[in-house]
Amino acid sequence: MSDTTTYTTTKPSEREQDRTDEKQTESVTCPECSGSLVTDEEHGETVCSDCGLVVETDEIDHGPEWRAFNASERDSKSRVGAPTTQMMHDKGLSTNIGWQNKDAYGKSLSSSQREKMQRLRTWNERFRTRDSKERNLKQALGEIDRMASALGLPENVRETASVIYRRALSEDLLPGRSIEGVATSALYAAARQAGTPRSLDEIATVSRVEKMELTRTYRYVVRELKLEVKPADPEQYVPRFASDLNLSEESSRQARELLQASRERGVHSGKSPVGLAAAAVYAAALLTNETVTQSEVSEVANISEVTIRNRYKELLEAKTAEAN
DNA sequence: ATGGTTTTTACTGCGTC
DNA sequence: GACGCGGTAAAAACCAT
Repeated sequence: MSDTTTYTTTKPSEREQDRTDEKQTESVTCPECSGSLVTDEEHGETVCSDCGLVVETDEIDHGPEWRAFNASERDSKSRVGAPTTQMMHDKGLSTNIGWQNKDAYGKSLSSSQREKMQRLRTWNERFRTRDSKERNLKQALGEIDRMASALGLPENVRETASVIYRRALSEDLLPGRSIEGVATSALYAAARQAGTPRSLDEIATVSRVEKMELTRTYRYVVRELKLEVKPADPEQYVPRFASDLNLSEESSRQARELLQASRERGVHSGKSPVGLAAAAVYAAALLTNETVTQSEVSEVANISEVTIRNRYKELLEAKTAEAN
């Protein structure tokens, strides 16, 4: 990033040198018809443009010699700027104003000139960063949109996610984390706040970010923005699981009842909401005599069968305890 | 880093179709 | 014999400190 500042434009004298070289070869005339000769550099031939006579083959390439063997050669032979890169929003082609108060010939600037340059630097920096943040935001919002629709999340969740992302951006949380990661975290938080939670696993499958990085940046974002994200309510997973398993409305109602009953008894605390929801759905299916296997539930909920077993026992206990 | 808790993995036994 | 279910032990993951 910082090395782009050291590149300067080509010195005028060199450019002229190159051009005069070309002209010299063109001005030679053909020995046969005295038409003008043209060098075909690709094939290394010199050809008459009128009669087609090949005057010279296997010519030495008089093109620029790029190799440099010492510092002064390096200086005189470097002609262009930095290679472009996709990693910067402007491919590294934006204007940079050197920090040295020297002109193109290395002479020091007068104090008034120096002041002028300082002002230019300031403003250039302002525009450049503003611009990059804008692009950053654009990309992130596109990403949020993509993931949200992949997960079937409603409009208001995307809105919230965007707001969270903008806040993260304005609080300078981005440096050091990926745009993707922060965008995904914003979406995850937004989904939970909106009461339509998606599990970390679900989010991770549509995101380009690994789950580990995601949890890290999510924690970070929540902490820095002091977002209030309550633990997800298991009940909110129920309808989705139930419909994925083609269960009746009745059993999904049952499942919610089980969860409410067990919440009173403090079964919820410390347990994964997804696991509880999955177990409740399974238990409810048993109670309404609908056939669902544990492995099916574990499939749609992405939770192990063991966890389902443990939870649903507890849920049923809580239910019977309430009856008494 | 550590310890406590929860979840997962892997394996086993039981009953049923 | 395959399948669904239940249990257990050990490993792994998670979380607060």
